[in-house]
Amino acid sequence: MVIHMPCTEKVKVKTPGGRELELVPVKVWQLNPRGRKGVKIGLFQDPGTGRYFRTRVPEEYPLCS
DNA sequence: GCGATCTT
DNA sequence: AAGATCGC
Repeated sequence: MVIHMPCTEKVKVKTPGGRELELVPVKVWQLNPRGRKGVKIGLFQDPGTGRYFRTRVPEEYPLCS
């Protein structure tokens, strides 16, 4: 059973176009190689272009979708 | 290169 | 199927 916590909190992100925006991620997951720490990755949509992009989110940001 | 995930 | 994400 999979519980999806909705993504609500905004994140300060750098868009591919180089703009600093506060966006709510579409989804956040953990990306961890075995035995290592890894990072949290967020999937975002650039409101200007409509294109999706991924970027690191802070460790304290909750997993969500 | 590894890791998950989704868009392209 | 590849690319892109970050840090180790």
